Amino acid sequence: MANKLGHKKEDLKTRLIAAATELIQEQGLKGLRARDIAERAGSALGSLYTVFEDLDALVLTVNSGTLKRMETALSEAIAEAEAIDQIYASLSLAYLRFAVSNRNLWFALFEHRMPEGVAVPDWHIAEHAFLIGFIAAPLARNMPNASAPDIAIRARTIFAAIHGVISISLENRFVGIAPERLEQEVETLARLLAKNVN
Amino acid sequence: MANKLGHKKEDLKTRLIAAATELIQEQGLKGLRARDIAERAGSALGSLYTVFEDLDALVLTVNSGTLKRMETALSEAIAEAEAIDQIYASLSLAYLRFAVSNRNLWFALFEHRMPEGVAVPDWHIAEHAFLIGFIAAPLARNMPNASAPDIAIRARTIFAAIHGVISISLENRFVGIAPERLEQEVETLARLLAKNVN
DNA sequence: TGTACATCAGTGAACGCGCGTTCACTGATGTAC
DNA sequence: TGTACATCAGTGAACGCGCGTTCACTGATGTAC
Repeated sequence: MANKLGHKKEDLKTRLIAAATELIQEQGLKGLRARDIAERAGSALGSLYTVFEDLDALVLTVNSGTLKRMETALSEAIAEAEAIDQIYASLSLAYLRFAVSNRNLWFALFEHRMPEGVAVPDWHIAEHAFLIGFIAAPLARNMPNASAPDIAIRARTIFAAIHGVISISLENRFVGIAPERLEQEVETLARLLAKNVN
Repeated sequence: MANKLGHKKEDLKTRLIAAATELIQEQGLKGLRARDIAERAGSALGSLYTVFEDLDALVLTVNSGTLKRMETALSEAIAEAEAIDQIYASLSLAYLRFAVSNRNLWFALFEHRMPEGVAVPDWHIAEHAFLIGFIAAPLARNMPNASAPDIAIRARTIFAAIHGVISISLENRFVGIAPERLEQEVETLARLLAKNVN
């Protein structure tokens, strides 16, 4: 019996990634343990280290998957060419909804730190670029005279503002507000940010 | 020799708080160790536990101090009664400057989590209220017909947007931008948020 | 002023536990003949 | 088809380390006489 827990004979790596993804979403990144991942994947503890360099490498892989799913969700939200305020409203709401329904995986994107002195690999940093890209594209259309760095900076500010509103709510650090009200605040802010383009 | 390292005979508690504050600011909350705090305070490891329940209690005390200093910095920034856009610009820049020059202490305010299942004490949650209060006060003046909860929610959104822009920069998660440019972005956003009051 | 004893703030070596990582081993699968 | 051997993915008990917390002890200070 190779598959001791009766799992399908999916490749070990796939099973480990799936197990880690589920555990992060269920319990948060902070409580993630190599033992639990191996158990859920139906493999021995040591097998994790035959596939990944270490636990951090597995977490980076999970985060890559989350970013890919987020990119899909956002790109679907703005399928048609629209006015910038509508694009920002749609993007922001899609981002909010993705964050709400993938709460702990979304947190893991921002919580995870490499160990002291180890840099996040470039390929993983590059995976975040689409977030700024989605915002910069309509900006560039509306501000044809702005330089590329100026557009990138402004897009970054817009992303950070929306992200800030969403994360302060999902963190429950301050008093919570109703989900519909949060959507309303986010959409209002998105439209305000779009309006200021000039 | 009670004071084995020649430190002044300040009260043990004061020395422990000062040591923890310095260590957090120098090395970040994540690397904070009870041993290092005791060593810097010139006391034995065990003495920490004669003054504080546990390490988390000491961290909460440090965070209280940081919040008090932040409150002072912000209230000084808006000493005179001014128009709301000027108030928001001044508040935001003061917040940014405080965050920059107290980087790791400021991060600790948001990074620190109590252990699984232990709630942050109410007295400490209440200490954050001034942040929203500073923003809500001019809002209430400009929106006399808005309900108190509506004002609180809007103030929270405004705080979160500014906070988001600042924290994304100080985290270095995305490509960094020049300090003056960051000030400019923050001020522009603050004025935009003030303009939308109606 | 001096002696004996009590108190208790402060001490620090040792405990206990969690958990990432290792590595000598195993047993399933493949290869040679 | 059958036997002997080689390979190596996967195993899991054990290692190692970090570090918060404890607790039996100590020595400085206070009190009584």
